Amino acid sequence: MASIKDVAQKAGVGVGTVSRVINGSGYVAADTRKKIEQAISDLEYTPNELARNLFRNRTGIIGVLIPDLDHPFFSAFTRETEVALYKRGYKAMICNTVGSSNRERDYLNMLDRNMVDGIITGAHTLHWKEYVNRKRTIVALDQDFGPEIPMVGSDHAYGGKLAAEIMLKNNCKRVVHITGIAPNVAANDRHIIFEETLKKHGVEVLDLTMEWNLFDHQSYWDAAAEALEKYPDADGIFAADQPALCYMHLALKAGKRVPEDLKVITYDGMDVSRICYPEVTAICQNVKFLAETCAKSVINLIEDKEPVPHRQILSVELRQGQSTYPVEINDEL
Amino acid sequence: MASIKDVAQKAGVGVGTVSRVINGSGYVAADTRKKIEQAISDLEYTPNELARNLFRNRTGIIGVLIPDLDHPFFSAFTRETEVALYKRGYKAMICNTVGSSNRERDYLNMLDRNMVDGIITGAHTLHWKEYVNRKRTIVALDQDFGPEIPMVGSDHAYGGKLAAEIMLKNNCKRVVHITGIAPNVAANDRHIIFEETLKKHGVEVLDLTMEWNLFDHQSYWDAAAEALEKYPDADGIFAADQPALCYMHLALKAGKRVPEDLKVITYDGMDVSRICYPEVTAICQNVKFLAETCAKSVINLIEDKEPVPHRQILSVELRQGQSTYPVEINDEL
DNA sequence: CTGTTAGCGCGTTCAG
DNA sequence: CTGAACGCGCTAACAG
Repeated sequence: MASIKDVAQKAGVGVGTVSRVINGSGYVAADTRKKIEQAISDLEYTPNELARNLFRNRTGIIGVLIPDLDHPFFSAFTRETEVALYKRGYKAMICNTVGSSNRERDYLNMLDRNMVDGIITGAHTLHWKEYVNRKRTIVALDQDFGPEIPMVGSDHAYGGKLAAEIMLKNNCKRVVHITGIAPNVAANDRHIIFEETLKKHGVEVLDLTMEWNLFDHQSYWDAAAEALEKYPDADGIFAADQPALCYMHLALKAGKRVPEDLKVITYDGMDVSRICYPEVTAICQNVKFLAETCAKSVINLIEDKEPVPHRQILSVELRQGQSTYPVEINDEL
Repeated sequence: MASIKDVAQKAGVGVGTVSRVINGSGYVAADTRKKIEQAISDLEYTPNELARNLFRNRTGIIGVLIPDLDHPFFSAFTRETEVALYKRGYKAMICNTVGSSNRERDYLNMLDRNMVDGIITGAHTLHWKEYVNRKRTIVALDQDFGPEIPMVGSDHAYGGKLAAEIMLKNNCKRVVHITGIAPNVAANDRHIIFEETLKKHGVEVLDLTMEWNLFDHQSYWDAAAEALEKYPDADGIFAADQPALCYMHLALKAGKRVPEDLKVITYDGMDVSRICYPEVTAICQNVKFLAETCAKSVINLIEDKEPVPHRQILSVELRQGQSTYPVEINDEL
């Protein structure tokens, strides 16, 4: 491991001068530069980032905290986040909290230990208070951690309303609704509006709450099976991609026809919701835009360039598939 | 940001002593310790990891390079890798190479710049030669980069044989086979054996090669549509989860029945292959074991504890679904 | 048992 | 235009 000192020695100059050519800072005579560049390539010198980090007190790493990478929404989000960060010269360190508050806290602590310059968090096992009282370089996905911490999220309220409108126009009368997100998460808005709108129009909503923080596949199957057994005569289902698709799978297996006997609307609209047959109607979050907004925001916080709004809410989009009959949306409800 | 010096000053001792209590190294009198601990908590002191990193010349970070996080196999792999690394005190920095050799090279360079202590790579845009001539702290997933770099992979040859055996016992005569992995990847073994075995028994194999490095969803649909159009009378399909499921989707849409008219076997066997209806028969890789093996190996390389085998090949497992008729496997082909 | 000191490798003054 | 010297925060060796 050649160091800057070796380069200086080999080129017969001082370390300061070498530093200057590496960073392109300050003036340096053309032939001195030549000599140094030669020495650098001879020694295959690469600057030690660790020393730079110490000096600058920054690492260029952003921690990305999510409940579980093996979940289509979060893996897509993480992917897009990494791309967005990379474009701006940052790298992503990831943490699956997998429901463990210790892991979440552990990664959060890296902020204080200067291991990461900032954090984007979509995890929610910790109480929000643990997030405040820190350097303010945290951006929350879909969660309100109070006025200190900017949040980025989707317009879930509108998403819930859209889903309700389609159920209504498809003449559903008894609709299963699987919920199961952490208590203080913005995504809950969709549940509230969805139920409210349907009930207002005399539609029965059959609720099933999944334990939150369960992101493993089996729990989706369990929830779906329970719902199917509990409400065998339901004519509609609204849930996140995975529980909804599990439900559809079991319903098809039980001989129900989609959309004739059962209307299915899923939330998130990831790839998995297109690949199943029939393709389902979905309320889609704009994952890429969410990720870019998070990345941009946390970097603005770090570099203190542009101010970051406290709430940034992005639109959701309806994708009509074959699991409901096509309807015209006019937002008149 | 309080530093160790502040703590020493506040406690009225030298920095060395503070360092000793923080690291639990060497002797320190009980009451001196008390004073120091008090000062630490008063100042809310946390050691600056950057300085430690510089001293130790290590970061505790492992780079995880994969083609695309938004792919069920790789997101599951990355998830398990992060968990396995964390358990051993390491953190994961991720890189989607998204088919760009520049990005791959960029992250690879972090090894030289000491930003990461080691690398696990499942990416394959770079020529293998770029991987050699480096510190030997690289582990390759499913790729042979020569004798210098240990590899971890699945027994794809057996996987291909299993798939062929099922096709044969299901009396298939014309089987579509979608391939499309990078040239030097071990996963290709399955393709070779699959075709070989079928042809030996007089079954026609209808090949379709996808451009490798395409991990976006659309390319799966395109490949599936092309195959369906080109070989409308095929009675079997073998491909990775996603292209196979796209194919099944389109076939169902076109009125084919599964498994009556079409047998489907997918490779990888991720969650997505269970959620579609009917559940498909799949050759499953043991993602968790793969990840743990990679994590353990790269750490052994770094810490130079146990020797790391050059090739570690893990078993694949058959999961029979409803997309083929159940068969008894006896490995007699 | 404890304080002092010399690096770790680099970037930046600040005189020359 | 350039070299020497200092400091980033911490650890380990070494006297006391």
